[in-house]
Amino acid sequence: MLSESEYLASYDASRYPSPIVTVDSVLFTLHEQQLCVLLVQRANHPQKGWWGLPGGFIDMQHDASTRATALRKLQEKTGVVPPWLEQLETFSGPDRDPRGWSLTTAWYALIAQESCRSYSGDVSDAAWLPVNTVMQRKDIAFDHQTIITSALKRLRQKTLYTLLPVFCLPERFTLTQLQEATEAILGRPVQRKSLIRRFDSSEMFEETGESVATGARKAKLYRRRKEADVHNFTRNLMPAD
Amino acid sequence: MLSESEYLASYDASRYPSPIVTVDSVLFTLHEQQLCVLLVQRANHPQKGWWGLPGGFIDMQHDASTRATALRKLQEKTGVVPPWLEQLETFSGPDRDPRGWSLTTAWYALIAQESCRSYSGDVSDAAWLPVNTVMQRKDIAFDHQTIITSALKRLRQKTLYTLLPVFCLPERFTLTQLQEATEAILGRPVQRKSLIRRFDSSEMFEETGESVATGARKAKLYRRRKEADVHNFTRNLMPAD
DNA sequence: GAAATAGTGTCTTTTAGACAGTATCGG
DNA sequence: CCGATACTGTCTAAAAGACACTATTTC
Repeated sequence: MLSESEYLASYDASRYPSPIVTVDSVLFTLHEQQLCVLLVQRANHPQKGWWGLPGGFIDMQHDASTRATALRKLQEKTGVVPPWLEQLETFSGPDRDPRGWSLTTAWYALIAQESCRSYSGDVSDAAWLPVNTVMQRKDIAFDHQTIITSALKRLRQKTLYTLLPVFCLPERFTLTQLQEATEAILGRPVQRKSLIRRFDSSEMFEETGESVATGARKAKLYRRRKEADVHNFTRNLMPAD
Repeated sequence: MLSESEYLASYDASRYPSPIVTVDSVLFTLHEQQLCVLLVQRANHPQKGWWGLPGGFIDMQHDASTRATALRKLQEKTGVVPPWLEQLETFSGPDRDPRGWSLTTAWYALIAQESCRSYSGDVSDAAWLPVNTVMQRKDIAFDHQTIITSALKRLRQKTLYTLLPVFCLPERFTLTQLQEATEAILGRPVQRKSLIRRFDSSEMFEETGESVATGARKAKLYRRRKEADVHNFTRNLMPAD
């Protein structure tokens, strides 16, 4: 009869067959009112040359969790850490990767286009593709189209009861920018008044004191309060579709 | 330069180190108005003798996904498939399992106590423990307490905008049973009227035509309509806490 | 002052909360 | 008919939708 410590001393994980484990992220941003996703042209087999989500294998020496893996991979591609990163879902099965039974823990993230513009320029293998064009393409690796669809669905759902779109905006932003981000994500107009009511009651933001001119009356600039958590509203915007 | 097929022919997943991958499920049921979780006394190392969630390794020969693994393991313990099973979250890290860097895709499920009573009796290593007592215990394996807490949070949140508690009820049930299930999950009373309004508007249910006496006026029995999807309401029950 | 964008006021609509009232059953 | 449980009616409250209105800016 082995003791726990004897058992652990003799345990060798590599003796057991294991699925191929990866971590992938769907990083969203806004590019001229268009919701875009970061995709990377695959440098290696399998599906070399096709577009895939930024991600890869867990570095068990350095990653404290799959969140760390996701952040590391995103930082490699964009140079910065996104202000919002949330676990999406784990996709698995024998056929989603030609190498065999595989499993990927997918995350989704939001970032301001400005935060990573400089960096993403010099990595020629990465590109921001508009979400709606991604769905038509035939050169998306593995089941990444499914993952993107799932991420978009989650982002849209969550946009109905949070102010998540702010994470697509620069540090200082106007209400109009928030409205535009929300509309780009949902794909339909929202009532500005409703947005403002939520904005005020969320207590997530503060005025910077500055304002910017965008052609006519100046708009106030706001920023996220550092301590503030994301507020969950108890009803959805626009229940009817 | 390898072609894709040459690459795949020479690829051997077992050469690469991989985390320990498991699938675990939090199966909820109601036992005399109490929300309970199925736990299994661990027969093997590590943490032999401690209580853990029903789960285990993926059988890559037979499981088409981690959902299949979860269902297989639940069926082993209860003899039936739960009417609700949804992916919760994937937990990972170097320290959650003493054998090394590990990852578990956690699911949560709901079932009627009646559906598995006969079976769970003969497996002496499995037990239904009331959720609130589980939190106090010191003999819960790995991070399973964290997983249960997360599942409970999700179940409660979802109970605010769906009628998920019906999946804890037998095939035919009364509105009072639904109310009691909802209250057991949320841990506070709900307005029966609000529940009935949602029940009717969800179009998820149909009358069986029967009714049962529980001491006074007979209550109508309902059942889930087979085709009906779970309805998502656009506002939460009881926003204030 | 006209045009344009920013922001407010306020009425309507929807749906939950509260709770009184009615219905149906066993005794 | 009494008590108990099941169910309904209906008023109130909270927050979103709609949209007219005012404010500020540039020209």
